Amino acid sequence: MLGDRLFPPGTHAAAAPAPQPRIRHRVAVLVLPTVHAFELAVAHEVFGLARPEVGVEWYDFRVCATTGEEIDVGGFTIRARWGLDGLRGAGTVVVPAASPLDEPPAAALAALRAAHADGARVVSYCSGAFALAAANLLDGRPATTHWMYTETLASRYPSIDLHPDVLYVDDGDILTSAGTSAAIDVSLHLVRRDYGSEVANYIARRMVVPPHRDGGQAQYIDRPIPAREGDYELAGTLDWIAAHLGEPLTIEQMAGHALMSARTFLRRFRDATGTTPLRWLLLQRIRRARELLEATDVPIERIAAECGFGTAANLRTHFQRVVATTPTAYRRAFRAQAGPAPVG
DNA sequence: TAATACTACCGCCACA
DNA sequence: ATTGTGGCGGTAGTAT
Repeated sequence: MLGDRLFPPGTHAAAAPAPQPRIRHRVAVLVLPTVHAFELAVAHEVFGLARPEVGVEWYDFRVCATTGEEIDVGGFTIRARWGLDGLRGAGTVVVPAASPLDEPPAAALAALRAAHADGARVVSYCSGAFALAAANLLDGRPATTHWMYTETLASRYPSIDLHPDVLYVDDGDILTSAGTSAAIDVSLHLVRRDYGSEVANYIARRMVVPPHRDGGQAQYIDRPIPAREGDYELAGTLDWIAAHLGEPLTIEQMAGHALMSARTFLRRFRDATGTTPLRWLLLQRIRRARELLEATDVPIERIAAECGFGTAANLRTHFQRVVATTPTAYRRAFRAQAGPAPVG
């Protein structure tokens, strides 16, 4: 079931330090005839570029199409090096956006189903969700897509549990994402699942993507920072909060820093981030805890204190709820997968 | 595990 | 008239 995944799906992260075959994790992109160039490029940027400086064995990246012919993407053409057989052995199959009007070729849908049955996790960007739905991979599953397409997708495939308001949905072996930038977010989310926060943050920095954008919840990631004006007003305060995670923070203090009343701060915070201060703060603290668990041998007790949880019991409660495992199991599973932490 | 005390959140509304 | 603010109080959530 795990195939050659380097890291098991989110909710099962605690289980299965199963013996891993030493195959490079293969990411195959399924290029449909009406593929959108940008999303295809996102997959290439995150998974396809050589990253020797990261110091881990990077992905084996393949671009696979139903045809060996040139595909016109508007002003220029692409030709995939692989056919559908390139999906074989993939740990991850990415389906970038394509026109939702065209039914994908039957062969492509069959290849998608086969890959999934073979244990690959399947990821869609934007309208790529239509291909997953057409392959019956989304039946009864939580999923999302670009907001322009949610109604169409819902009416065409009523059994999908659609979540229009999230950046992306991680349902373990099926991941779907919303608009263009969410494709980047879900991709970095996968990198973190595979290689840990440090590597994912590094890639994000290289791509100059804001670091706030991955939430870190096991199942649903609400939009942490949408691109809306007004972001900048709170940005300074968000940074300040992130820099003081270890201290107990109240709404009054945060509002004070933002020079607002608590009531207004609450409202503005929700407008800007789509969530509440405490929830956001909690996710930042969990994120910091994960980094420390992955990269250091600092005892749980001290991680709890440094991340603002106070006691280890408190950290465990929240960690369990958000990451769906215990801190110790997380550290153990991560070390088993990733080997000793890099120095620095 | 239960009880307690505290805080966050948000609808409502008066007011700028 | 429209829009944003912030105090109040009930409920839900969190900490010990």
